Amino acid sequence: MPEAMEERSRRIVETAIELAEQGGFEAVRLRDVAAHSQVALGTLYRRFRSKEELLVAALEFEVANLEQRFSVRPPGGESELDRVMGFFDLVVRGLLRRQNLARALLKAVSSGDPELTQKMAAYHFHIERMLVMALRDDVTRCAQGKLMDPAPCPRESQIAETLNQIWYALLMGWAGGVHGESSMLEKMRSSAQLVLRGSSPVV
Amino acid sequence: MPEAMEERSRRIVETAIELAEQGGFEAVRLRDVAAHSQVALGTLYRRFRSKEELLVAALEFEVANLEQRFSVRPPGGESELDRVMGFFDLVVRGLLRRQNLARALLKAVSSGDPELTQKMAAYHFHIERMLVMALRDDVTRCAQGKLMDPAPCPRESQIAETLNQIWYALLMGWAGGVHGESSMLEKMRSSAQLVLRGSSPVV
DNA sequence: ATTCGGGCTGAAACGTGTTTCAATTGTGCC
DNA sequence: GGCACAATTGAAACACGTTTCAGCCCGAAT
Repeated sequence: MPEAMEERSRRIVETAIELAEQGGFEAVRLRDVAAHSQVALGTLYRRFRSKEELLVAALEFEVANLEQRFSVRPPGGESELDRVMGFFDLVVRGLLRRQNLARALLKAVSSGDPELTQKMAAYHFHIERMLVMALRDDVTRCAQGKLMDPAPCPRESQIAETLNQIWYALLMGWAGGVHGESSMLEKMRSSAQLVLRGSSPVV
Repeated sequence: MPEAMEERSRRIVETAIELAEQGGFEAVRLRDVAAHSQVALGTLYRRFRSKEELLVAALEFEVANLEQRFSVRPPGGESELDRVMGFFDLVVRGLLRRQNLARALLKAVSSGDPELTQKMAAYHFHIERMLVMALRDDVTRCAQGKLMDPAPCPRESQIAETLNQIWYALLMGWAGGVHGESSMLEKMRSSAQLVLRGSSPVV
């Protein structure tokens, strides 16, 4: 996260992202990261407790980017399903642009490290916030002003959480090569349809 | 899977399971596994290409166990939701008995190794098969005889796939300490409710 | 200006997954 | 028995995440 991040740490994270873009998770060799960032290995470890933590910091950076793009041009659409899928389309476009990076970040996320629990929770929170916004239509969005305070109702929370769970599983499948991006989006659409039909539709 | 597995490989997998039960993923040191199984390290690597592959073999073993328990006493219940949750209760009981092992296997699964794609697909297939069976009530089950050929209809497939996705994400959250087992089951119930309401209910 | 303390550096060392290889063993075939 | 061939062994080596540590630098307090 650039805003509150010290120069040295930012350089480290940026280097990690660079290397991950080029060669994925394994290409992020911490010796290389340190050398590229002009810091000693010990310094890197003073800031980031592990390779995973470093890459999760990179993930936070990228999620902030996504939120930026999302808020600038939120996906439109007639139905909840359309808008939600618009969001996932947006994400997938980002993934495809930098597949190596995406897979590297996913691998870091799924390391199961209990130290990263908080950051994972924060990540899910951000995704769910965007999903709640996608659920609401433009009218609602404007009615609440530019800076919309989500204050999601229980139904919105529940749906966003469920969609996020499904999305996470599909991402993992994609990262492991179980399915390609188009199949991933199709599956997401089917599941979202199911979930949205299960909620009392607003329309 | 014991049936078609050679003696030496079985010993290796069993040792891996033992060590994982005691100390989790990191405790499965391949040198130790080899020593305990009375084979050379090279032999272990001839049979299993990586630590992850070894642990995924262990997972197959455990899933076979689960399927056994499932088919002996399939979870009953009035509604689809009850039966599906009965299945997840069954799984969670198994997880809690051996948490270290469970987390180790989940970590192996989520390594994102493309070499393991097939085995992952097979794993999901098994879980979905059990979910389809849980969706059907006892009457349907008996009507089709003991050895029930799932031949799931599209609705069943879709629901099972979606539930499996949600379950997978929740498992990962549990493994990382995002939520405990009771909260995991609660979340699973809420999501399952949503999904099942979205499908044309049979009742 | 001196001292203190914390962070930084450079380099070495450790642990473990993974690879390699020459020597040995076992097994089916003549 | 003797041979060919593949699997196994034991041990060493490699790669990389992680730790450690002694010495250095620099800003703050005295």
